[in-house]
Amino acid sequence: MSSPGVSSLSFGEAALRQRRKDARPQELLDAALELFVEKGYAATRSEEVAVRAGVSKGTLYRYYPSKEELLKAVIRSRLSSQIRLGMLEADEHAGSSASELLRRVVAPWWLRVVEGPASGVFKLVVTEARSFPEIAECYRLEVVEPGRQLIGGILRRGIADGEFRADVDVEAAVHSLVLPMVMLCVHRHSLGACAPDVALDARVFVEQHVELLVRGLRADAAPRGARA
Amino acid sequence: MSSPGVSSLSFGEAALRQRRKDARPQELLDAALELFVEKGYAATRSEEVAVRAGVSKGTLYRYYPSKEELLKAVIRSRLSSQIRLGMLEADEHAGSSASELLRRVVAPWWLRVVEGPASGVFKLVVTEARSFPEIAECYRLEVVEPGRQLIGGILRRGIADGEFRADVDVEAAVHSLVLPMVMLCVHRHSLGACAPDVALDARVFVEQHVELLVRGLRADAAPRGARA
Amino acid sequence: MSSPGVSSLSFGEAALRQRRKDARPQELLDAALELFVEKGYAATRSEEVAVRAGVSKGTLYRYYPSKEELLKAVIRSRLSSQIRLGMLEADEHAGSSASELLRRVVAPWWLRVVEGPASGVFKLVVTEARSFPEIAECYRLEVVEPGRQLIGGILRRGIADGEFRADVDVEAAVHSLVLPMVMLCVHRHSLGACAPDVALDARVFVEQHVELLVRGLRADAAPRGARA
Amino acid sequence: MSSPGVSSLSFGEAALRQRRKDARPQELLDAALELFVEKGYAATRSEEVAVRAGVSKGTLYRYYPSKEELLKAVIRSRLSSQIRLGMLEADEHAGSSASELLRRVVAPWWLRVVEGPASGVFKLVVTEARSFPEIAECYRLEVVEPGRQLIGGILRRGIADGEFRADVDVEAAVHSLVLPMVMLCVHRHSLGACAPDVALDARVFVEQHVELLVRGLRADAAPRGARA
DNA sequence: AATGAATGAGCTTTCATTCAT
DNA sequence: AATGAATGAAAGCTCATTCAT
Repeated sequence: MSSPGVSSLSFGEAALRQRRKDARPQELLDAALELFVEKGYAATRSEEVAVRAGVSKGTLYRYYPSKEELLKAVIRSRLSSQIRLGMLEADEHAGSSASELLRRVVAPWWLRVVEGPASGVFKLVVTEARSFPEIAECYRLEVVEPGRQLIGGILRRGIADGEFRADVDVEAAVHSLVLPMVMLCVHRHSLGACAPDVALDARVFVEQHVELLVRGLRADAAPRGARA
Repeated sequence: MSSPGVSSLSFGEAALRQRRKDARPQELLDAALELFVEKGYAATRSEEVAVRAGVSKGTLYRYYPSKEELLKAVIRSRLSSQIRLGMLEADEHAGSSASELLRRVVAPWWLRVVEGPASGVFKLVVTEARSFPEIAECYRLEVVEPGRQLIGGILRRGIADGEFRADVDVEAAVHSLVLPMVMLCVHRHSLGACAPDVALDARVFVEQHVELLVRGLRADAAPRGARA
Repeated sequence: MSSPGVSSLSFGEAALRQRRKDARPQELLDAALELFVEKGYAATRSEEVAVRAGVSKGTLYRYYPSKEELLKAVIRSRLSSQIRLGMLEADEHAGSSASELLRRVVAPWWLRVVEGPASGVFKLVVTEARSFPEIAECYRLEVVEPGRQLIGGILRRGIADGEFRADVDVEAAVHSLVLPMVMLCVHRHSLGACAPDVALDARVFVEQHVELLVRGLRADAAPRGARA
Repeated sequence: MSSPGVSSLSFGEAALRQRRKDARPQELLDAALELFVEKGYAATRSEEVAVRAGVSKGTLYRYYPSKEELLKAVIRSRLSSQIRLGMLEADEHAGSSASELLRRVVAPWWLRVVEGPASGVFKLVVTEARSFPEIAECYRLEVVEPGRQLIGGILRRGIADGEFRADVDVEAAVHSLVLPMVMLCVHRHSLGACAPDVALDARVFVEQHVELLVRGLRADAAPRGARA
């Protein structure tokens, strides 16, 4: 079988095996993300991850030295990519008004995140950050800060342009925009997964939420307390 | 010590002991809530809960028959109370306009929840609901549905009164209001607990968020897309 | 209630209480015997014993210093009495032939034991002797040896009188008589308690068994191997 | 060690390991039988079983999912085999007289059982049947019923042939034959194991017991009560 | 004297990790 | 490189025993 000089696999099979082998780390990460999000990190057995990725327990340990390292790898691998994409898109629309940026760029980006596989990462970060400070730090660096910069920048430009009211607390407004989206991601993988939420359509919500905030921020809105 | 007619404990000591015994269940629930929120249910050892409540492992099991039942008791005991309070307050202000109700009742109620001990329950529900369907069901019944009714009712009245725009999707708007508050609760006990968020003041956020939404919902706001 | 000089109990109540108190040790032993026989010593919780005896856990320990001592007391208290009774009865029929003694004294005595509460002790001894050498020793001294003496003596007298064959191994014959009776006791509290044995009537069995043995032992029986 | 072409284990070592792995389940059953018989099921720690089988605690659970399943497996694995063997032997001597069958087949079979490792199973069944109804049922099906059929059949044929008295209660006579043998098995692992019974030789007992019963059953024996 | 809350040693079982094959 | 048997630390839970009331 392993006698020298004789390959037991045809060229095609060897290539396939090679391809599979190259894909292993990502397959393991995908399996781990699914399971960690579904059941929580502590309640997921490493063998389950291996089985879902189609390999054996031992093989998992060839790629990741421990369950904890696997978790960190899962988080890291998903965080960076998505964000940078959002930044690029925003740059492309640099000429638009702040309102338009929020409606045309930020809202669609969030909709894609909420409905895509990355949403699980938010739940995972929320549930495990406190036990693994490295995760919190990574998330802060890769997601929170860039996100603040981006959205905060848009809002500040809107204020500077006279489009938005000047008395707005920018930091708080950023959270008004972002927190519900994050919560939507988290929700999709906790309560939303138990009793599939009949009503809420993510597209409708995301669009209306941005719209409501834009209106609320607009300088031409009725002044605070008027007529109420 | 055991001479006839002489109690071996002063009256005060006996009373203290009795008080402590009566308080046990609640002390255990408090300790459990703290730890489950901090470290997650699966990663918390039952002995830790006992120790934090100042008793031994065995005593915990005198009051709750298993770790899982303890978890459910933690959730149940905290959910009902807070919500009913909110409903009552809303009833008291039944004559106010929708905007005023949101600003004067809903916002302060959420602020109290976010800054109080109940906020941990939201994180706990989010993290464990998927593994314990009973928790999800309980939360749905005790929190989600009443909340929807309450806030949804306020919004619908605002629309009926001509105070809010008629083209608003009420369900989505309820989420616009509620999700960030819930996320704030969750956040406080995940990332917020790791790196104490320098900037965000909960009071400022809650008040401004409600204000932005009220403005966005107002019928006298600039029409969608205007001037943008 | 406990004010000096005033008894809180009428004379009758005090007497009742006294009677109950005196009966406690026996009630505890009875409860323990039942439960140890039913579930085994190791699988019986001491609280179960207390509850079945109508007292609390703490009270049990006032009468017996440990579960093990309770077990030993259970065994000891039941062993001595029954045996001595058998010896006495045998003495009363000292004039009878060996066959008659076996039929008129030994068989009825065993029948009473098998059908009475003492049968449980045999199961208990069998199941626990190996873990508690003191029990084995006690049983040996109080039951095995006296029994051997008694039955062995009867058989030897039968042989000496020419009533029984001379080539009988007396020790083995004693066991032929006794072992099935003991097994009957044991059986009653193990398999017999699970699926109530439809068929076997203890009276019929005991009488026929003794009869078969007596016939087999008789000197006038056909010689070994004859005609077979 | 891992240089190409060099196995880190000699062929013999690999084979040994394989053999050991295949033998594990049986080794565990053997260890469990010994210990459960010695100390009782409840008083035996699963780790003890593992250690006696030469493996670790965890390994035991790879082969049997719980202590209770281990117990059932112990019982099941030992019961079936022995019985069927006896049936076969009996069939081979189908032409012999009932007396001869009892002397030549039944007695030797029991002697082998009493002196062999199967005897422990009887004690185990007796001690644990009541707590584990499945064991009782299994024993009934695999041992009691076939045994009754076999011995009962022999006795009935003896009666039909005029070899045995017609007024015998067959069911009771079966028990006269079988119960002492079972009790011998039980005894060997309870009292017999504490104080090695000086006197009783199993061979002598089994042979004489069958002989006494055969004589007692014989139609040519002195009639009941004669001369006594 | 009787109670039952409290304790903690000890048991069953699980699972991350290792390592011989 | 891949496997999965083996390990043993650790966790949930029980229960004999103690002791304040």
